[in-house]
Amino acid sequence: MEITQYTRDNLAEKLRTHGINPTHQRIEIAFALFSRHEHLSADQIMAIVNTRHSETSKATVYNTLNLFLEKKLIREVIVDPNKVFYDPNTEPHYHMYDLESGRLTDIDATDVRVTGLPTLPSGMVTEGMDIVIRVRPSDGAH
Amino acid sequence: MEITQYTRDNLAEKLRTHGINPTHQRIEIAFALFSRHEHLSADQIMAIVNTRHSETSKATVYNTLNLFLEKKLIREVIVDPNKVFYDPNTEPHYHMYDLESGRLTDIDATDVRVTGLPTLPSGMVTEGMDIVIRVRPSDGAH
DNA sequence: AATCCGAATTAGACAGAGTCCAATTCGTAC
DNA sequence: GTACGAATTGGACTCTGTCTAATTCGGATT
Repeated sequence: MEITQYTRDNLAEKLRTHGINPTHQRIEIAFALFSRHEHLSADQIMAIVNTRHSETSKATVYNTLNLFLEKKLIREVIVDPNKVFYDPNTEPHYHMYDLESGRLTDIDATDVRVTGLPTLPSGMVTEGMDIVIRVRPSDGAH
Repeated sequence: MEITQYTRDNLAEKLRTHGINPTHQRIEIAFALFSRHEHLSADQIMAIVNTRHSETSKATVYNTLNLFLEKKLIREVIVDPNKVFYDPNTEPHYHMYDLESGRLTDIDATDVRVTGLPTLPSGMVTEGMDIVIRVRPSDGAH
């Protein structure tokens, strides 16, 4: 975490360094994601952005999130069959997913070691490894 | 893999041992999944089942897959934002996902060791750990 | 073999996430 | 202030999956 306090100004700069033209909407969406250090879904992001100044359409939210993904500004986390979560943390890390509440929390990757994986088929390169630990409140009552 | 050759008869028995009433449709769906050792999506399963004898509705396919999941006859694999894959292999194992082709392959878990994971928050139990290695053909051209 | 009855199946309407497209608006350079 | 490409927009559309009320199935009973 290089930056401790995100402002719209330093986010605009961050977008530029990733080759993204920083428009109002893009800055607002980046601000929603980066100022909270949370995993948000597209509709949550749209809700947050639209309570602030500028109104932003659904199409723009999706366009922007896909652009951010493509430019590796954010990551997507696929754990829920219903929706994708967007993760402003691009440092190596894994996730713990609470099946009951749907809450997703980070697991720092620095201490984690995985051994015994097979070698990749030739002609293939790794894009990344995701680890998701699915948890549930132990109290059987649901 | 206890059974090498699946038949509709031994699948009916397998369903019974999992507490599932083996109806025609359920047997056909189980057969589609278990006779191929593949990861299939709901619509692929529906297509397979409906080229054979009995016609089966979309509702039944989803009802049945969710019943199989609940009774732990199969697993679901969530790697693609668009659809869930159903996995007839319930032995511990992980997955490799080819982002280009969408093909999903198993990684045997017996040799894999993961260390350095944090302890679970108290009051939480693990439902399982998923590891997905996302790969892509190394030839950058897509 | 006719009847009964709960369980299973069905068609089709519906819901929600995400995409697409053609029309408009924005913002920068001149 | 005009021009022009880039970004945004509303809304229709697609696709996966769920829901519901009505029907059908199949095993048990007689």
